[in-house]
Amino acid sequence: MAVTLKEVAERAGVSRSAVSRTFTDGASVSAKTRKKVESAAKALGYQPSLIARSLATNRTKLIGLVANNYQNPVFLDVFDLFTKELQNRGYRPLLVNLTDETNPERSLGLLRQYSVDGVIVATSTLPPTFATAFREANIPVVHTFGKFDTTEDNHIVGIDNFRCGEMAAQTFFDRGHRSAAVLGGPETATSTKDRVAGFKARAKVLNLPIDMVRYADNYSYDAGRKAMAGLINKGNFDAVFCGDDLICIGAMDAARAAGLVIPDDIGFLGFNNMPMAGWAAYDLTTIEQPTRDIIRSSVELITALVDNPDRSAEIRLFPCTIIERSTLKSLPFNSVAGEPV
Amino acid sequence: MAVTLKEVAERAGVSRSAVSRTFTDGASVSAKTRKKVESAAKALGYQPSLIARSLATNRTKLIGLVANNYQNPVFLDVFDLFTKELQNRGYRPLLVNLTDETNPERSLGLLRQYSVDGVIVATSTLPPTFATAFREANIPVVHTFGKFDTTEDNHIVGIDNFRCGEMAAQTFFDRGHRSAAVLGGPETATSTKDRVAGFKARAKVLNLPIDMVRYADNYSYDAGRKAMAGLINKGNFDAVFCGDDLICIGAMDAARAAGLVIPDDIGFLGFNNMPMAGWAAYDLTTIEQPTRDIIRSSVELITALVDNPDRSAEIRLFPCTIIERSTLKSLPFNSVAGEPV
DNA sequence: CCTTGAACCGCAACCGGTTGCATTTTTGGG
DNA sequence: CCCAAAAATGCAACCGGTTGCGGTTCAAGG
Repeated sequence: MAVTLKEVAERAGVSRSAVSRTFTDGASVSAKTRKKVESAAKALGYQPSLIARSLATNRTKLIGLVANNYQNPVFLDVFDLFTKELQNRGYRPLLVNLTDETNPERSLGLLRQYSVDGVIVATSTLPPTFATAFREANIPVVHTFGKFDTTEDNHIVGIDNFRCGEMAAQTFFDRGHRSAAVLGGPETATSTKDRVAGFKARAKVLNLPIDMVRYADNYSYDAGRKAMAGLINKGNFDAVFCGDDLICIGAMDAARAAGLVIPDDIGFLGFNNMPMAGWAAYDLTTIEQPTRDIIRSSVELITALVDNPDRSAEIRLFPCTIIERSTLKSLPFNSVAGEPV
Repeated sequence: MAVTLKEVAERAGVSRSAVSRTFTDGASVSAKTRKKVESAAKALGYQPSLIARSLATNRTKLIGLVANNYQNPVFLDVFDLFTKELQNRGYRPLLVNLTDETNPERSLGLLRQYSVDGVIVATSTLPPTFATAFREANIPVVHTFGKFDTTEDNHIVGIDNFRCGEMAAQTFFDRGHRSAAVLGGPETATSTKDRVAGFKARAKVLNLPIDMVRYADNYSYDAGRKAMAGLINKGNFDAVFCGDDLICIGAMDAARAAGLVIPDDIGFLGFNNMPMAGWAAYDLTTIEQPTRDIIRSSVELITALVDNPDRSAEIRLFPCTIIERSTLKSLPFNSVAGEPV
């Protein structure tokens, strides 16, 4: 059906090798035959088959992208950028949807069948086991949004969640909130654990009491709303640190439904700075992680690893920043951000 | 690196063909050799290479998924379901991100290189040219969310946008709104054109004046907000039909910022029924298209086409429904929905 | 014009599977 | 127990490329 090397070779009156070489750069072909081949190829509409090529070269130019959270709006950015960046570098993404799966075997199998050149595991809710499984199968892998863990030999690109938790506690304190609740994402996610740990650590230093720690079942409006409904009137706190903007927005609606005024009765701090956080009805103060930079860096790293699989495990951490909006009390004008008042 | 057929064959003491046959179903192998092969394969951790297989069978089990709107939340559902459904049927999705591209050549090239078995073009903002290009290259293709057009020979799965436009006008009328504006999605999208046309047609029948038609640049909150800001006080209308929930939510915020009360001063009707439409702060009445069914159907169709490429062009249309919330005036209790009062 | 080295080219083997065909083995009926 | 048909097996060619190697062509220098 499709035009092959052989047909082009015949039409151009050269050997198959010659055709192959004009299509692989760095190979030695004279200007004359190159021209002959190219015009023959054009005439026939020839395009080399990457499948066949990869059989010979052992390179598929395919990068596996495994994710398990297809419902979270931040993943729009993730998919958009991953595909674009890979495309720009001559790679193509092969998606694996791991929603509701817990063991690495299946995804490993799926991707090995296609001999992907590398894998990006993009999630904060999967254990390092996944990345490790790929590594042990000799497939280069980077764990994006993963827990950085100097005991595992995996490449990690993401943020310091512990640090973000600290930042949240400090921010509450600076803004004059005096007791806090945490409404984390799924309890098993490493990102949740680290943020909560960081929050607690800094809160202790600041003498900021933490009245409640709850976990939402997943990153969703409904989960946040429900969890918050269960928190109201159950404790004594004037600010909530949420695991995610969606959860936070749900929580805000629960608070409002209970007649609470934001931020005077209760403050909210989200995470991720999704577009919705900026919507007028919520105007959510939130912590932003530089998703786009993280992804660009991940793609850069995985492609580098494909060419040089033996690089030693690298951890790339990006800074998070507070996006000031209106769901926390405003800074007293004579205090300094970051310094206890 | 990876274990090959040959090694398994040697260890099992059989021919390569025997091994191949135990891994292709429907082939004739005795129970005895099958057992030998299977245990050898297990011992070595063998997995057939789909790349090599596809070279011989001319089937890659890869389906291209081309999309150009990675910023729209409905695409979370799209990606989630496409990947899952394909996975379940033994196919794998190869993504192409067409954001900012307008001609089909590049995506065709990208996917032909990998000899995908079929392609799903999932967008309402690309012309039929794309689907046609694939068809002419003899690659089975279904255009999901595409314009149904009986003059083109493409397979289409989606909705009747004209009908949806009519439904919107009828709904406005039924709810007692007496003059309307349209705030469509991108003007060039076929879906926009059809909905506007349907809306106008039905409005004419009902004698519902349409005071304004505007188009947002893209499906986003900001675009909706800006467009709406430009509409306020410029005309005389008491309800707005938006091209998308995001646009609509942006428009609502613009209206509220101008001091208008929803739905008494102005009503809003969205499109898509995204999760955010249900958020308490917006509680948006909207038209839902059965995205999940559309996608399931698309996957089913494309896989059927792979096995039988000569099926004649099929158009599969799904019904849309109004999701009642609170952004339109409520139905007078003695009138009947769908019937002019 | 001859020599020499570099650039170019084609042959043939190979990547890891599949499959038609001929051959061998098995099965079952008489 | 024999024989024919059916089932299982192996051989070898093929899918569409790449690439090491040896031979040929070419340009430059003597």
